Amino acid sequence: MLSFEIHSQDGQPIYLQIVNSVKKSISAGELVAGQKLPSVREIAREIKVNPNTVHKAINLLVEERLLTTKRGLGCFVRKRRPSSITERLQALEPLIDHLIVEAAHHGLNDLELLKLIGSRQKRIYGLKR
Amino acid sequence: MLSFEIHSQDGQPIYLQIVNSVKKSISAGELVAGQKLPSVREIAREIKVNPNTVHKAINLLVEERLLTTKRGLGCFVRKRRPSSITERLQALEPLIDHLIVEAAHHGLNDLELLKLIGSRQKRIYGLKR
Amino acid sequence: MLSFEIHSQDGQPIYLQIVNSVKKSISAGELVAGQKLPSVREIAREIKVNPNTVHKAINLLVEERLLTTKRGLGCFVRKRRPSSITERLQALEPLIDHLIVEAAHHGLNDLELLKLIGSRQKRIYGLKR
Amino acid sequence: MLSFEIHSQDGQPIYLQIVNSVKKSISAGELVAGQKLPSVREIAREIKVNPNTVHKAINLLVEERLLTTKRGLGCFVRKRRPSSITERLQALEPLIDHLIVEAAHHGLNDLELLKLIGSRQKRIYGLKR
DNA sequence: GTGGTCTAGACCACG
DNA sequence: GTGGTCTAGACCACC
Repeated sequence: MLSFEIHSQDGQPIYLQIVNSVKKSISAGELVAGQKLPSVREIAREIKVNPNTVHKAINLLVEERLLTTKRGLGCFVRKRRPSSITERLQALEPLIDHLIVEAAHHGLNDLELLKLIGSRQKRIYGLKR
Repeated sequence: MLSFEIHSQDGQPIYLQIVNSVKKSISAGELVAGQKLPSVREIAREIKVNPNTVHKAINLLVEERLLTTKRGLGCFVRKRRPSSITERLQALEPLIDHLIVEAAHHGLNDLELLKLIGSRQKRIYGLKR
Repeated sequence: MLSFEIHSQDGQPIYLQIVNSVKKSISAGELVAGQKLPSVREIAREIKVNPNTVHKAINLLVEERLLTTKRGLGCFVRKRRPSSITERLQALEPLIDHLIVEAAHHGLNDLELLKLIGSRQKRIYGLKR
Repeated sequence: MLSFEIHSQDGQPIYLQIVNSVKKSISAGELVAGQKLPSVREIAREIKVNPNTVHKAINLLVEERLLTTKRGLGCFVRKRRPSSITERLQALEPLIDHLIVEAAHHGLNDLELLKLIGSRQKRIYGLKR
């Protein structure tokens, strides 16, 4: 079952929270290739936001080639296109660097940060991996 | 010497890039307690942005108690106030979670992510630690 | 033999793809006046779309007077009614203008575009003309 | 001077007409790299559509890397990234094929189509080329 | 001032 | 029923 955690008071815009929520579900295996998502209106009703906001999120995911939409039918999860190593690094490095700086800035040393990340990994993916 | 890397086409607002740049310099030891920053106008000229933007960034850093301003003298780096564990976690968890999801989404498993972070830590702080 | 190439992920709606596919077959001489088309259900099965979609396409072709339907017998290709010069221009100019803009936008000059079109003409109609 | 020709009763959605209009202006040299576009609100006022509609068009152009937006400053034309030959063909062939079929279907032979295109090219770009 | 996000609600196109 | 387009209008973030 698909579930979205949306916090309307989060700084991060709602449509991005939806995007990340879907990404999370896909990488956690809750959504698999070919599977149909709930309709835009359904999602909007469930998380109590405007359908346009959901639509915007889905549009982004379509552009990122994670979903396809078929008019009159709905939205579907695409097969993952494996990303190249270069792409991965380009996408992740800014996040990592920012995190490292923030961590240092809060007084964590390198090892403590790694431990903290490890514990979050377990929390997110549980025993599945 | 202090240097700012500003990418006006980065999604991240310029004033936040300045904030992070200063934080990075502080945690890397390029800026130490008591040291004077260049003036707002100087910085603005150097990185070619509106002085208001620089001002906003510095204001934020003052509010975060990383800098103090002394009228007529300039802006100075404060001594670090160690943050509580709770504060650290609150600040870092969203970043970590987002990173984990993005990494999984690019096909990295947990260990690969940790390795990547480790290598960035070395790159940023070099042999200093 | 008649064949449809349908790409469900094409931006262009399926029913229009069917319409164009039939037009192409007619102007290429694969379908000639008086010839019977496969039934709606057959076509739908072959290209794996909803029969309603096929029906809509055929309706359009009937309205354009390219096909006629005979109750209980099926759908047949009509004799061509030559279109007036005005009609031709009205139909083609938007397509041409769009193509010219797109070509310029991809760095082709006028002559290169004409050459490219020439080569596609040969490719589509081969030596038949 | 920049001018948009928008026909609200055109089948083609307004936001795409705006997109094409901007592309046309760029490839015609009316808009050059670095130049600032009128603000979203200005354009909306001029062509009498909702600012959101203009915004959507500009968003698309940003994604296509033809424009960049700088918050608080406006939208600017980017330097053209020359497209590869493969990309050009991929982008143009569907348009060309469709045009050829439509032309044949209206009774134009290959040469007549080429002549018609030639005359439109002159009309669009005038004596500039 | 600029662009970006979000809402509410209408209407259309598609399958 | 589905998703797509467009409007009107509010509010926010940025420079």
